[in-house]
Amino acid sequence: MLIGELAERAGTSTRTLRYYEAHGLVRPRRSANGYRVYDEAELRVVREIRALLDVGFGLDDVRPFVACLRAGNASGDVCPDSVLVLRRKLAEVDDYLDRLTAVRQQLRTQLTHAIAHREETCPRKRQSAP
Amino acid sequence: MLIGELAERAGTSTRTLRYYEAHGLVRPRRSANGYRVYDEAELRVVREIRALLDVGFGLDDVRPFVACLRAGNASGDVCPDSVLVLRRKLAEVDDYLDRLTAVRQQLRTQLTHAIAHREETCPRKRQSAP
DNA sequence: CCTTGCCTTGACGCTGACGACAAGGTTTAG
DNA sequence: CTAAACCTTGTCGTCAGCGTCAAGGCAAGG
Repeated sequence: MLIGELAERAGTSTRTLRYYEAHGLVRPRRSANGYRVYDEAELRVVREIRALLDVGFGLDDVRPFVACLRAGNASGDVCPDSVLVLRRKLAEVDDYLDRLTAVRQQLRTQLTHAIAHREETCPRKRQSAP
Repeated sequence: MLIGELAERAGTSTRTLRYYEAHGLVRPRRSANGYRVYDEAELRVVREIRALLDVGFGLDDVRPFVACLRAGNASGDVCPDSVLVLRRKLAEVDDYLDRLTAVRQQLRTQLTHAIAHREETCPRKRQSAP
């Protein structure tokens, strides 16, 4: 399988696959003419990467999952390193949820205040800006 | 008040103030020697900007609040344009909260699964990477 | 005069995950 | 012979909000 086919099957771009390779996440063989050649297993790897990135992981966070898959496991999350990352990410998400919730509360308060003390003086729309 | 003093009083840097000015958020006068001169009101403006950025607003979102303050209002959020932004931001935050909550749920599920099917095969630590 | 400490503009760096080109090699089909 | 459709490496651009020099002007004190 060449890079174009893998890209299409994984629902991504060739640029992306080369980027992953540059960061050590994917390791294709090379054919005689220098083309990248991937085997079927890489498709699952790339899909794992994409799924994790979509969830908000960084490339570094993804590495243990790829290694786990490549070690022959059915899914990438059953290895100790992956579990560590999962725990850490869960904690990060929890933190972020807390902060976002606080922000939401502040926004609601501010909205209430703003509507109560509505428009004392209003700025006029400017027509152009140099 | 010169830029250094304002920066210190607002708890930020001169670079930041020049950046805000470049984006039309702050408008100092100039003294004879070309130095930026700010009056007391700008301190409140800068603090408003900082507060909103901290909450996750972008510079563009902040503009209406600055205009509102500059129009003579006690707080920057009482003008119609500010209220529009507040509503939009609140909606954005709600959206984000939903997605983050979904992600959190997925992480928990994945963790549970991972711990159940623990370590069938484990990748060995690599010692170096070229 | 010289140093210190302000100030000025200008321009590059950073983070992350790529998109978008450029300039060229390879293979296949017509 | 040539066009089409792959592939290669390399480099710059993107978004945001600044940090961090660089090179120099201005004001005041010893």
